[in-house]
This record gives sequence, structure tokens and C-alpha cells, in this order.
Amino acid sequence: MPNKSRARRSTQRVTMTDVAKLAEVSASTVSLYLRKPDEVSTQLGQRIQGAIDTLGYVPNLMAGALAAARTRVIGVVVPSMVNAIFASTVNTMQKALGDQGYQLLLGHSDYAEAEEEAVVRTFLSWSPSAMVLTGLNHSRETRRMLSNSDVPVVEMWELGSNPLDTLVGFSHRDVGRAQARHLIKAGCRRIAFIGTRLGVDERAKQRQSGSEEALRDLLGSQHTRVIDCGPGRMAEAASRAFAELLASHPDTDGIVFANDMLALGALGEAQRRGIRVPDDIAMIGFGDMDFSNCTLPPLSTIRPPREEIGEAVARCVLRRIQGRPQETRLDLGFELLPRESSRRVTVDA
Amino acid sequence: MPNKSRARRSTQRVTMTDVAKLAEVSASTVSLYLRKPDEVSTQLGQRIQGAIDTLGYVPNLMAGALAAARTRVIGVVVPSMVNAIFASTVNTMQKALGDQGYQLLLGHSDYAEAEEEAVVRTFLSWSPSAMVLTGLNHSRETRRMLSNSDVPVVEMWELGSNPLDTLVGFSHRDVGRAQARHLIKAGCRRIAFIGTRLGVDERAKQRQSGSEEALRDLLGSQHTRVIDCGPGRMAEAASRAFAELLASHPDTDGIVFANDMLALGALGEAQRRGIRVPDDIAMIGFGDMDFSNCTLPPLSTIRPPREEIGEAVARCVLRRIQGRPQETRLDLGFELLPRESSRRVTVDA
DNA sequence: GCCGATCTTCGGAGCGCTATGATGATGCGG
DNA sequence: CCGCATCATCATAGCGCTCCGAAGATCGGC
Repeated sequence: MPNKSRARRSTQRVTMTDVAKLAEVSASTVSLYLRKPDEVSTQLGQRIQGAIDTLGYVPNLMAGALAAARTRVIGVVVPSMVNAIFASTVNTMQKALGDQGYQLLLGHSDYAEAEEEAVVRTFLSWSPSAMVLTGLNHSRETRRMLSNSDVPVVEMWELGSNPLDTLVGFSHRDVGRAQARHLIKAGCRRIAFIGTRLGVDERAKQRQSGSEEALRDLLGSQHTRVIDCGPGRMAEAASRAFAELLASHPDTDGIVFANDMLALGALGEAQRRGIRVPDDIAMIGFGDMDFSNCTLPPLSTIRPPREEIGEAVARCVLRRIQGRPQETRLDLGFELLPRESSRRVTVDA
Repeated sequence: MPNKSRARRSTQRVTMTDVAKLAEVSASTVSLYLRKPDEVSTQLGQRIQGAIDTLGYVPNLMAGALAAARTRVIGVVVPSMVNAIFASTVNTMQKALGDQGYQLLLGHSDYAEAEEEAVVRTFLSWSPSAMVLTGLNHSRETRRMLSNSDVPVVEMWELGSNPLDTLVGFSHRDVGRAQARHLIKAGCRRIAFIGTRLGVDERAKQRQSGSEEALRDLLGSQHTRVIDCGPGRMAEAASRAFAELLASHPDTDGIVFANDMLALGALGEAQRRGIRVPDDIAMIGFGDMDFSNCTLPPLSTIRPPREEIGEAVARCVLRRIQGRPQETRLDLGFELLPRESSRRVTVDA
């Protein structure tokens, strides 16, 4: 004599059925009201909304996702969350996609393909509506998982060949070129590059080679001094790297930095040592961070299209989800912001 | 004559049943193997694993979550993702909780209760294992939703009364006191406070009142000059605020900043105007950011327990999830880092 | 050799929702 | 005044998994 009603795994959460009961309609109608409000009569709609408010009903997304075989989740992988540069892109995406009822799942790769692979694997088991990755370098397995999954993929913050699907970014090589060209125009002839984690940060590396290219093209085959800051806090590491550079190449008259934080550190060290910027050494950064216009002297830099990337990615994602046609490659460019740190009268005149 | 088998919403994903069929066991056993491998015999275990590998089976988290009525997701709400200060807390949490198989859902409130409420509502519908909020100020509805949900809640980055559940942070009032006391000890007598978004950033406000308290207690009832930077990029806004302060209170000899980025902006402006720091005006910031030790002069500041909070929150969350007893209030303190920007020989001697 | 204890495996009823087709109500032309 | 679209609402069958309880297998002890 088996007991038919075995112990239910009670959840005592308010369910759609509870709302339906209170509003005296069927659960289907509640579901319909929630998904397509204008296919339900105003009268019922109000009654349902009332019930929802009274009960404090919160839909169970799991159940919805399971039934509909999709989630309104978009997986986003950035190299680092600490890096403010990606933060504002993510912020913009959040805004644009949040408005459309999408939820961002945020993960970071720590600039490592293996980490990225793990994050992508996890995210994919959420059946996301789309995936957004940073850059074009991914492990073979990551690429396989993504192409097998038929989830729309957008790669951002870089331009290059063999994108998985859609690509939104700008050319870091061109950035490097522009940085070096700018310093050369300002009269620098012995230009160094200071970066950090060049071994893993593919985009920084691209900027570096762009910069080297420009040196070669414009100054002839010029020896390039590249310094990779050690670990530790960026600005402090840059102080040390700068000191190191002065020791090994005292004749340096211009520095391209992989980012503004490094430049800030060097700028401080320069002042401490009585080195005049830009007269003794000109400097240009990358990122146009919050403080870049307030350093002493104000830092010349490159403004990457941070927010623009976020917006464009959001737009692409939405179009892909809706199956509408769209561009698969977007070059958003960048902007050179010349400021005091590279303004040398000598040659401008 | 209704057709019994209506069109199935085919999903052609590999399911647990497929694995079970291939391994010639029941689906329950596959499920058991996945959840508690050592309750299944080695032989079957291997057969099942083989089938999983052959088919490339990826479990459907949605289905699992629905059935088990829980997810391995932890909702985290910070005021702003752009703020590097929270980034490192989140980073630490990510690491600690990720190791335990939990996934962080990250959202931001933009310092607004209404935004926070929306985010919390969304997150709750994922039935998270726990929720982590920043600060103690939440809308009535937010508090209601959270307490109704029986989801463990941790509030962080603040200390105070009436926590929802567990509290991990430090006293911002004490920070403000320490900042002001430090400047007073350094000989400052006419101390100002420069902050931003004081109307909405509850913790900055607490630091401000702490600072005022110290001024009252140590210097007698002293007029306090509080400047709330306008909108825009922080460092630039701080330059302007600093200029404003100099105009309205030219006798100011010490400034407490709500964060290091503001101090950086003011530091630049001071140099530009030939104001000597710390001799003319001493400064102290908050946050101990990347660059704080590289400014000119190096910036005295307060190091909040960023990573420590992340670790403690992770620990609390895990304990609460496992139902183990734990503290409900953790004061992690902070550290005063005295540097050049407030070192005045006059009084130290 | 039989019975209960122990361990492994399995059957199947949900979890809360969506989506499809059915059903009843309404309106309108003929 | 009837038949037939048209529209709003509903009943119901899953989505893929977990977990309860039961069945089968194995093993000692008396």
C-alpha cells in the first residue's frame, strides 16, 4: 500500500499557480501576461498584477529557462575586472542589455587561455543567449565549445583575423604606431616602450610592435628599448622600470607606455629625479584614465572607444539574438589626445 | 481525435538519459554518479564516465537547479564596478568561492536604492545560494524580499546596526576620525573635507562625519569646510573643488579626501599653483590605490581591508550555506599609511 | 539454510514554468 | 438568425534533472 503523496520537497515559495489562484485565472494566463502583457485584457492584467504585488511573486527563472530552453543571460569574459578600462565597457553593456531584460554573467580570464576556457565552459552550461569574449586568442577547446554551441559570440577590444563570429574593436597595432609617431613628431629620437605583462597581454604586445614598426619606418632601423615591469602594483612597478630604463639607456628622450597607470608612476619618479617632462623625456600613455588630464604635466594619451565598444557589442548581440542581419566586423577607432607630457616646442615650431 | 504526441520543442542536446542509455544504466545512477561518485561502484562509474566523454555530455544547470531548488550562484551587488576598490574585494571572493564551485552573479546599484532593489529582485529569481550586498542602506522592499527569501545575506564594507543577517566590514566613522586626527597631529588646524557624491555615498558621508567629530573633539567646535565635487571625472572634478576651496577658504592647511583619486587631482592642482604639500597644505586620502605611493609627494592614506573583506565574506557565505554556526559581525579594521603628503616637521618634532 | 542488515541500483514523481493547440466567447456578413 | 472567423483564455504535456523510496543483490550470523 504505497502512499501516493510522498513527502514533497516543499519550497514554500510563491509560484505562478499561487498568483493564478488569487487572481482567479489560469496559470497560462499569468505566464502570458508576464511575457506578452498586451495579449491579455486590461481587466485581467490588472487583477494579475494585483495578485503579484500582494503575494510578492518573484518568477523562478530556472523553471522558465528550462521550459523555454534559453536564458536571458549573456556571458561576458574580460581579462581582469580590476582594470577600469574594461569596467566601463561592461558598464555600458550592462545598461544597454539590462534594459532589454538581459542579465550579464561576468567572468575574468586573468589573461590566461586556460582560465578563459574554464569560465566559458561554466557559462555555456547556463545556455546563455550570447557570449562576449575579450580579444581573439582562445584555446582550441574554447573555440570548439563555442562553435559547437550555436550561441552567438562577440569578440571585442581587438581587431584581427579569424574571429569566431562577430568582432568589435580597434587596431592596437595602429595605436602603437600612433603613439610612436606622435613622439617622433614631437622630436623624440630615442624612444622606449614600457609595458607590463607583455608576455600575456596580447593587445599590449600589439601596441608595442606597432610602436616598433613606426620607429623602424620613420627613424630607420632603430634599436628599441622595451621594458616589462615586474609584478606588483602597477604605478610602483613603473617607477622601478623607469629607473631601470634611465640606468640602461640614459639617452632616452621619449617613452610609450602600455597604459596610463604606468605613465603615472614614471611621471612621479621623473619629478622626484628632477627630470623634466616633456623637455628631457616626452611621454604618452594609453587608456585616457580618470586622472590622465590631472597629472603633472597632463598626460598625452590614447582614448580607446571604451563605451563605444560596450554599446556596439550590445547592439550586435541583440541583433544576433533576434536573428537580424548585421555587420560582423566593426572598427571603432581611437583618439589621440595630445597634452603637455609630449609637447616639445623644438620641433613643433 | 487529438494527436497525443504534439510537436516537441526539440533541443537535440545530449541529456542525462542519453548517457544512461549508452552506459546501460538508469538515469538515476548517472545523476548519482555525477553528484556523489563514490556511492556508485567503480565499474559502473567508469562505464558512465566513458559514455559522458563519448557523447560530450554537458549537464543542464537549469534543470538541475530547478529540481534541486537551489543553484550554486551567489549574487553580489556593489555600488559601482568601475570603482577599483570593490573590484579587488569581488576578485578575492571570486577566487575563494569559485574554488568551491560557486558562480558569482555581479550587479551594481550605482549608489541608488532603487537600482539595488531591481538588481536584488532579478538575482533572487535565480534562487541564489547567498546574496552579498554592499552597505547597510537598502530600500524597505529590498529588505522585505531578502528576508522573505530565506537566502543567506551578507552585508559588507560597512559596520552598523540592524544588519539583515551577517555583516563584514569596518567603521567608516573611525576612518574619518583617524584621517582628521592624523592631520591634526601633523599640525593642521583648519581642515577641510573634499568628497564626491556625498548625497548618495553613505560610507563617504560617514567618513566625513567621523572627520568632523574628530575636529570638534580635538580642536574644539571648529568650522568644517566640506566640498562636494561636481560630476565628471573624479580627478578633474577634484582639481576644481580644490580651486574652489582655495578661493573660499584660503587659510586651509589640511584636507581629508573621500578617496585617493580625488587627492590625486588636488595634488596636481596644488603643484600647478605652487602650493607646497604638505608644508602649505597637508593631505590624506582613502583607499590606498595603485598609484597612491607614487604621487608627488606620496599620498598618506587609509588602506581599507579590501581583500580581507572578500575572504571573510566568502568564508561566511560558505559557512552559512553549510548551516554551520558563525559570527554575524566582523570588524576587519583598517590601516593608516602615513606618507609624505602629511609629514610636517613642525609638530612631529 | 534462512532471515535480517547493508549496499547498490533503479523507477518515477515532481521542481515551476513555457508553448502549443483547444475551447469558449464575441462579432459580423449574408 | 446562423455560420464562421477572431480573439482572449485555458488545459496540458513536457523541459532535464534530483531525490525519495523501493527493489534487488550480497553477506553474515545463528
